[in-house]
Amino acid sequence: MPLDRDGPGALSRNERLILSLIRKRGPMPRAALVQLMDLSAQSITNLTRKLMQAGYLDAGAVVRGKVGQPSTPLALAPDGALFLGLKIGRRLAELALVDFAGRVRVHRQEVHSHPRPDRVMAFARQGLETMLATLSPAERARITGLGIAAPYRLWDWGHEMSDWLNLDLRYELARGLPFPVFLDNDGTTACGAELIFGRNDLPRDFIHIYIAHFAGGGIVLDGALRHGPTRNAGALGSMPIPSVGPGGGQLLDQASVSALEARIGRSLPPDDSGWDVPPAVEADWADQAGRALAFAAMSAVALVDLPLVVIDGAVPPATRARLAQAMRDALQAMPAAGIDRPQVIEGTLGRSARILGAAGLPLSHFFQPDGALD
Amino acid sequence: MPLDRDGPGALSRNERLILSLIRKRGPMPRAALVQLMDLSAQSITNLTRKLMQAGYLDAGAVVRGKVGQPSTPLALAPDGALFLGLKIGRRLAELALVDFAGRVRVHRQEVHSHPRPDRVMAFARQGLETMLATLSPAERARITGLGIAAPYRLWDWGHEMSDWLNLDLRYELARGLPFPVFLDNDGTTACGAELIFGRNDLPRDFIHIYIAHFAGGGIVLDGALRHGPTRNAGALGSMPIPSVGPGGGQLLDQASVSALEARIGRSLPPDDSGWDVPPAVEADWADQAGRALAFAAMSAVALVDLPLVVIDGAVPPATRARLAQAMRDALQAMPAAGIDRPQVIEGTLGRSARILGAAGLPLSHFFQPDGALD
DNA sequence: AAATGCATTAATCAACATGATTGATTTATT
DNA sequence: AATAAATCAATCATGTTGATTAATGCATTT
Repeated sequence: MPLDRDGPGALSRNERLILSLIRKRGPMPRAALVQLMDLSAQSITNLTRKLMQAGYLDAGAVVRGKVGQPSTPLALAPDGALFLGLKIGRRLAELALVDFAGRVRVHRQEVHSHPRPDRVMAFARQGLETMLATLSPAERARITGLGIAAPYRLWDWGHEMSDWLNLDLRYELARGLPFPVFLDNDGTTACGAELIFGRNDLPRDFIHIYIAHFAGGGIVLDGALRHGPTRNAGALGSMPIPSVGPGGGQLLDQASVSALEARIGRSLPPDDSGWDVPPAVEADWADQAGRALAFAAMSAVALVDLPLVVIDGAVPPATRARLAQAMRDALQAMPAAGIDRPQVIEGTLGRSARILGAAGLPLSHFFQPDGALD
Repeated sequence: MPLDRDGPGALSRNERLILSLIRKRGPMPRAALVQLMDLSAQSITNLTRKLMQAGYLDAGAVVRGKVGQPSTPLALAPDGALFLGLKIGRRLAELALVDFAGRVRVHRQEVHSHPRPDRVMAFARQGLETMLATLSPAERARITGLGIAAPYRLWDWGHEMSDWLNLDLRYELARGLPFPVFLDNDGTTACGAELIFGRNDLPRDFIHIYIAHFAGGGIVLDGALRHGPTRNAGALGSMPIPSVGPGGGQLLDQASVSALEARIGRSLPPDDSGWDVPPAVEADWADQAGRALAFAAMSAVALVDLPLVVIDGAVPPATRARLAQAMRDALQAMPAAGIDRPQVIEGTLGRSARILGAAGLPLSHFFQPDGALD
């Protein structure tokens, strides 16, 4: 198993590209890979042989019925690698074990009024211990890393979060763990999850907006998730917005669940079941949020030229649909001289996007091609 | 000479990287290249030998005086390749021949009240013919391409520009020319010029704002100039801006020479000599423009995470400095929760940025590494 | 209806090309 | 003698090409 992207056992760029193509488009025969990648059939033979021997690919049943030699589709081996994800949210801490095919094998969570370092660390440590104990030694050896999804600067949320300031979360959790630990903004992980596990018809360039307690996002350029020099790319919540009506001058003041909670005067539960917002209030909020989101989206289009906005969030599907529609309506009112208005679609992962994306961090590090031509 | 980036005679990625490093940081010995690139000394020996034989590099005088074997710095061979640039502006058409070291060998220009296809085409064709006639056959063979810098959708400027709608500028000029022709937004070429020929201390990520009759820009991410799927990245002039005071809701309505001309009620000449704007008017304009630019810059920082804004334009240096300072002041007033305010510096190329960038298009295509690790 | 030939497609074998590597060696200097 | 620059010789990694094998559907012949 790969210990570093360079070390022994590490996969080459083209090997990672093969895996990502099969992950995105499903099982396919070697001949399809020859078409999609710019490689000879011989190279595909060599690369897939190595990937099968390493346990990352399985040969499926041969497909007959067409002219020519029957083809043998290659699929991801679900046990090829295992990934751990930890998500720290405003109300919920989550821990998950995800397999190579993207399925969640184990999931546990804990509700809190607000996240505290000692409680979250204890939840993570105990959860990890329990999960690892249920795995066979062979499975444990297949774990390639732990990814953490957390908002930037937790200590900026308020004085009750100040304990986070002096905690190096990544370092503390990495101590004693036999695999690497990754940390990223939760909005960026949600975007990465859509890129790795989500719908397979996404273009090479898009922004992903994630509406949770706060508003975050991610951006994909030339097929690759952008992190930026300070790993703060996709900080859509911090985008400046003309402030009309209640709320301040940044996106998260207008387009977030916390803005909605401010309108109804109480907090909403961390799942869809207790989402009881008066329709009129939700509609007003969606209108305001949609205008703010449309403004941010047009800025993004002008700046980096992209055709699509994906919107998702920790909200019920109906609310997400309402936000998307409000955004489409608001886009029509935006000035667009010199640029094209983007298409708006909904994400597919909803509340699971961030935890899936957390587990996707080690996956991405070891198994995704960087600047993808897919 | 390379006819295509793949064809015979084309340079490999590492060969292009060597040339770009020497272009950016000046002549250096092979040992310095070993340090900067992630290659062995042997590989550098092989690659530089090939580049010297191909006429792209010259060995300088050996440097003695230090411990160890003296080093021989390698410099760009000025005659290694020649590039043509054509810039079409609101008041000025320009044509230039630029050598491999970035020096302008020949330059000619023509003023017009507004650009007309037949006049510009005639200027370009006659100019090219004259220039080519003065070159020796060996020099002509070294021309690798023609780059055109023009605003997007010229026909959107007004009804007198409608003739441009049905003209495929690139195709028309390419007919009969024995080298490829490239076309890009003039704001993007100005950014590319700064990247290729400009100051050598630029970071891997920045936006470049270019204030001319209209406002344009370019964006560099991970060391590479971004074009985007519709080649419209860096369309900063189209960014939405909260409209305060006179002007509309996009950046170019507030931060452009045309906005300044609207204030003084007449048009300004295409050179610094006749720039006679009343100081109070210019200060007001710079304040408004600075606020609009600061807004756009903070959007960019939140979206893609970058530390620097370069501002340049077809304006006198003093005016450019005033704009930069107005922008710095306005940035302090922007909300910045969750992100860092970018640094603002002035560009180095001024009015020559766009024509240099035009000639830089073929240079970039054949001689720059794509996703640069520099 | 069964047998045959053949185009078609998938996949591999064997030899080779390219671009890099490593370890030993040469050169010129303080 | 130590140091730094540069090269030589052998080798490795990754991909290529051209020939070859394999398994099938389809059209034609028997």
